[in-house]
Amino acid sequence: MTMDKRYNVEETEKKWAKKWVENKTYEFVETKKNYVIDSPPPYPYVSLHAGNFFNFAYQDFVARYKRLRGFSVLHPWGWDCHGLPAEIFIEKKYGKTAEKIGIEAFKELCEKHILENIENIRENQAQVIGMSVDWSKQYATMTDDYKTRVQKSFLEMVKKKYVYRKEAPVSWCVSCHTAIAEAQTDKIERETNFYHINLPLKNKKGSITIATTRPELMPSCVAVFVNPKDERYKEFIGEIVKIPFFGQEVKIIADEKADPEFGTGAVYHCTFGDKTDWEWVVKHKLPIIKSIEENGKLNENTKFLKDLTVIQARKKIVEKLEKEGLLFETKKTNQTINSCERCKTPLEILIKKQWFFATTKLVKEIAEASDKMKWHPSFAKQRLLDWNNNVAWDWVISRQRYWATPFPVWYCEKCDETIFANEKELPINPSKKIKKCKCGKNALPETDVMDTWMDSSISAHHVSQWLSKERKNRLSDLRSQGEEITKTWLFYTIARCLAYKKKLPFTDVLINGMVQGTDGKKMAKRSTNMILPEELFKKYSVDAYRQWVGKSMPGEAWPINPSEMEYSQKFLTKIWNTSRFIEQHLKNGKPKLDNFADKWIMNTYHALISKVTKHMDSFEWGLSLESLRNFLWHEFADYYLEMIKYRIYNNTKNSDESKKVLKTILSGTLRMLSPFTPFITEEIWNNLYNEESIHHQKWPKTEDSDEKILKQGDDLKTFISALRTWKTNNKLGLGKELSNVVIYASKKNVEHFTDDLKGTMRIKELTIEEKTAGTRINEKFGFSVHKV
RNA sequence: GGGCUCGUAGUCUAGUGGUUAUGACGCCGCCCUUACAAGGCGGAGAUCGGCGGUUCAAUUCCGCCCGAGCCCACCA
Repeated sequence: MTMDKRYNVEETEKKWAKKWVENKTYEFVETKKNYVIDSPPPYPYVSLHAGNFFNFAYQDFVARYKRLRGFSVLHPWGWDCHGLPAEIFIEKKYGKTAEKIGIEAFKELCEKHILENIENIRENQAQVIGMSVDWSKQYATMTDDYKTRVQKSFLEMVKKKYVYRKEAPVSWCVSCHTAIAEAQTDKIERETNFYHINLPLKNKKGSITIATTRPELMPSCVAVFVNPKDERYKEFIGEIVKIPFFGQEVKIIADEKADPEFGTGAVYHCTFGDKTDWEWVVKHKLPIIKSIEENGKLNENTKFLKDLTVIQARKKIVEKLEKEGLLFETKKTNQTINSCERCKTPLEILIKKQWFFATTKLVKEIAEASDKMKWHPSFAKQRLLDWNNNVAWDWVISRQRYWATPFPVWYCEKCDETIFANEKELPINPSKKIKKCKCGKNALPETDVMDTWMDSSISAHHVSQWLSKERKNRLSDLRSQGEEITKTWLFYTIARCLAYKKKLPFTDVLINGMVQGTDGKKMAKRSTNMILPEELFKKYSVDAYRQWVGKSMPGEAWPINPSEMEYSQKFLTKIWNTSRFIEQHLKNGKPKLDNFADKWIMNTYHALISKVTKHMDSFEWGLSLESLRNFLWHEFADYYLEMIKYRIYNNTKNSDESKKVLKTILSGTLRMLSPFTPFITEEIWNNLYNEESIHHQKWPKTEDSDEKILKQGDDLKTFISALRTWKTNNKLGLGKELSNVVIYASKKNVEHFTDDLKGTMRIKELTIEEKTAGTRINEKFGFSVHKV
């Protein structure tokens, strides 16, 4: 087959994306040398975003590289189906909620939508970018086998006491009606009123002025705190305050955490304003007075505020305080509050019975595990450790929602006994099965469901099922993910696998940075810097997009760069044309290296293999791709091809050897490029070598390169460059013949390449003189053109 | 406020304790040389963020400062 004059990008990329799937090119066949990738299962209810594609390219670089290095690569694909974001999406799209149409009907709707969308995303997005995935190893977290695995691990961890249920403060979204994990909270900054309120002392005259943004929590006040070093309040410590309207008598307590600089320096402590409040409850053994209910309204403890929302209650109590003359001052202040990541409603802290995963118990183990892993880049580890060391509360794993994996649990309506499902019953929806307690009474199903991260944090365990035997110390080899989910997916996975299996989930962690817009800011859906990857595939090509990703380094923020993609696109043309040239001069066999140019380029090529191999092994994409491109374009094409044309066109001495060199180097370079640009390399391979897929070939072997020859090659290039400059300055075409040229150099430095220089620069007669004269090039060399 | 990363021609970027600091885009000039004008060749363009320190020698190592990005904490 003769290669077309132009590379038809669109057609070729479409063709191979389809063929690879049809031919099962990336099928996993287990051998002794397996490489397992724990890849991030994307959300299948919406289209993939720029961050997904960036990460996909990262995984795929590794998968393809390891395959060439002789590993059987298990590169599966998962879909992370459950969760609140999915519910919100479905509610909006179909205008139906679980409350309106019933939980089961709503779940069916979710499942139907997701099934349809999975097909769509796989064909139109995932396969388009050429993921080298074994599509028979596809999993979805909503299927029975996955849910079984999640429930089984839950039961196991209950046994091992890593999972427990207790009353504890949780961040609660009154709008989504669910507890929210720390990781799923958002900060919003807003201006609010800072109320300075006088609280009268019980046993003394006078009052203490506290500052609060939450006056409506006054019915829940159980203490007042001041800093022990605060001179203003020294005499108040130990005094009793009588709370207006509600009548509690609370103590004034000294605690370091009360900041003298903030507000009035005196804080009234309520159930619950913030995290410090919980610490104080525990430390000072304070009572709890609930005042806010799940729906966000105040309860009977709040007397005249009952049934009001937080906002309404605040207004009412402020009015009352003003009337009674207890409101000392109202100031504006800027405040950052925790809000629900999805609906932005400010979160309340409530006391609830929830299921918890004991992440705080695992802090040490997680740190030790992270020491056993190789981190790319190394600073990514610090991010995880920072988070690990700062986790204050255990992970709340229950959600008061619907579309998620159910807890396989019932509670006795009488004796409060917890009843767990048998392993054989899994997966189970407790609402669909009646259980009896051993006391004979009925048991009620748990209606809470699991946090979605409970599903995805055992992905490493799930993918390990495709190995005939689970490995001893680790479940998979590589985790490739974005830095933004360090504190969730990465942290939870390590914690879960340690708690459940006492195994490392993986040994290598590859972190990709954030995709930025052309403005250097994080690319966000709602921001104007948003560019869809699909637009880039269309405007440039997938291979160009993948090169843009390939130019990045692990952990680095990476801005969309159109000029980089244009360059990448041109590089594809360069590969294509270089290959077309070689196609005309194909010659098989191992070259015999008599000619200097041949020796030089082969040595350069060997140095390249070593360099690229080293970089690929440490996932340094940018350096690998850079070296490959520079070699192919600026050494191989710009110099070597020009150096040998005179021989292969005239069929002179050694021309066949050069042709063998051409084929050898192109073949190896294509293979090394194939992880980055799988489409064009496959197409050329198919045209030129007509063998099996390039993606089933072997990575080129590293061989020693001779430093001396590389240096001599530089000298030859120096002469070529100098003569090119001379021709340009004298307005001569580069093809113009020069009849007589003298070069000044010591003979031993140049004699090995004079034939190459003559041929490349079309010099008829070339003489060497030891004495430096004529146009000086550098310390060693000079030249003069005597006759054109 | 804390942590991490980064700062190299107009723009993006490689790299290094020691010759003339890499490559690309853009700009200028020459050339349709039988792979390629989506190209080739050549040229101009950088006090390597600033200030100190270590050193015979710093763009490179250290400290401080300034600027950018991301993450965390910003509370009553």
